[in-house]
Amino acid sequence: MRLEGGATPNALLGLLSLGPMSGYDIRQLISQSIGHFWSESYGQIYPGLKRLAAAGLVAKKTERGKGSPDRHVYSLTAEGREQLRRWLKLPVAKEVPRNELLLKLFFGAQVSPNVSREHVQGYLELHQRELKTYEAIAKRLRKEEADDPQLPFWLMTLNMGRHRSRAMVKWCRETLAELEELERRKKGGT
Amino acid sequence: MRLEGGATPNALLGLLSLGPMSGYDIRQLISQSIGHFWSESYGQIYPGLKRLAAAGLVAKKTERGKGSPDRHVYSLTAEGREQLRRWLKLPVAKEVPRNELLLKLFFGAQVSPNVSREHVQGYLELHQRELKTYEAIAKRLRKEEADDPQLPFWLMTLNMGRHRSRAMVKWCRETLAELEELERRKKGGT
DNA sequence: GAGGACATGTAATGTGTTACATGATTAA
DNA sequence: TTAATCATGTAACACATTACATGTCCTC
Repeated sequence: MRLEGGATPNALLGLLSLGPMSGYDIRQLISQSIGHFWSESYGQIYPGLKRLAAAGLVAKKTERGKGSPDRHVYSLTAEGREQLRRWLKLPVAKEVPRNELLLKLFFGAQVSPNVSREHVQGYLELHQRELKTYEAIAKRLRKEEADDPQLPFWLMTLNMGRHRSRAMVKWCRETLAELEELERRKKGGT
Repeated sequence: MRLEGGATPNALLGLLSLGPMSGYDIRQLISQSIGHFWSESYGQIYPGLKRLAAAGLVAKKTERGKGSPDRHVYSLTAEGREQLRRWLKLPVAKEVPRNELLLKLFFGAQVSPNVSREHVQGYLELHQRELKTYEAIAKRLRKEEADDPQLPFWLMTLNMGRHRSRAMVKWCRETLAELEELERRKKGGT
């Protein structure tokens, strides 16, 4: 794991910049914050924190639990915050495109059009659900985190999700219509 | 490499369904066809073809080159085509969200707003370029592949790119305006 | 007493890129 | 003669998920 340039360790530093946390906390927080555009598994989080601690970028404190297992709480050190800032300034790495729906759709002529139709239908429903989630999160954030100077940035990321999902819903509807037309032509023979 | 469910080997089968090809050809073809939503490196392609051949899903034929190295041309077998169809019918695997731009933007309060501004500006230009590429490809396809029964599916994938990039351009412009406003407030002190 | 949340972590496995090695041909 | 394109392939490494192991507390 490259500590300087890799997104994963720096994502951990970023989350710890919001406050001290355990590996378990981080996993929970991800699903409530950056979950719609980023994810990490325990297999990345626990060894990642260990390495960050060894490099002096985070500090570890053990809270003895009575009965329940010990909590290992990590917090950002000054060097850790510096490293996070350095990484934030680096150009964004270009993303490797990987969209399995489009891959299947591209080869859609190999199977019945209603196979593709079902895939697109599933994608439509996914993005309709996401739109609702975004609205709910935005509403909650504007109430509960109204004073946080980070709020504008959080809303920007949500706003991208909204734009993207709206576009996807529109595309799905267009594409469903086209697929139904293809099906009709195939059956009708016209 | 799971041959049945993995997207990578099935992407290879899909490309070979367009006609017999070598590993090198596949790499070239990807950049001209599914490149905007899928990619494979040689390190995946060559060993992948080997495994598909061992499983009887593709057939290998060696063309002796005079001077230049031998070409290993692979073609889809009947079982290969069957496997491809089976995979196409399987539900689309949910994608792991990973957007480094949003990750950096989420933690944007840690650095000057113009750091985020530059990232978003780069993203804007990227999608503007992609929009032009999509238009060019769509135009070419409608001319050169007018008779191909696969054309409607190819245009659908391009159309998604168009919808997505248009949405991204719109979001980038909104976000740039907000970031400039944040910068002004910071400097002006209001 | 069954199941879920809390809590940490490792090992096995899967997935993917990059750098390297080789060497001929062709165009600037 | 320098670089690019054609062409194949491997090895090393980087990155990531999943299943497993462990054990308590609390609720139904």
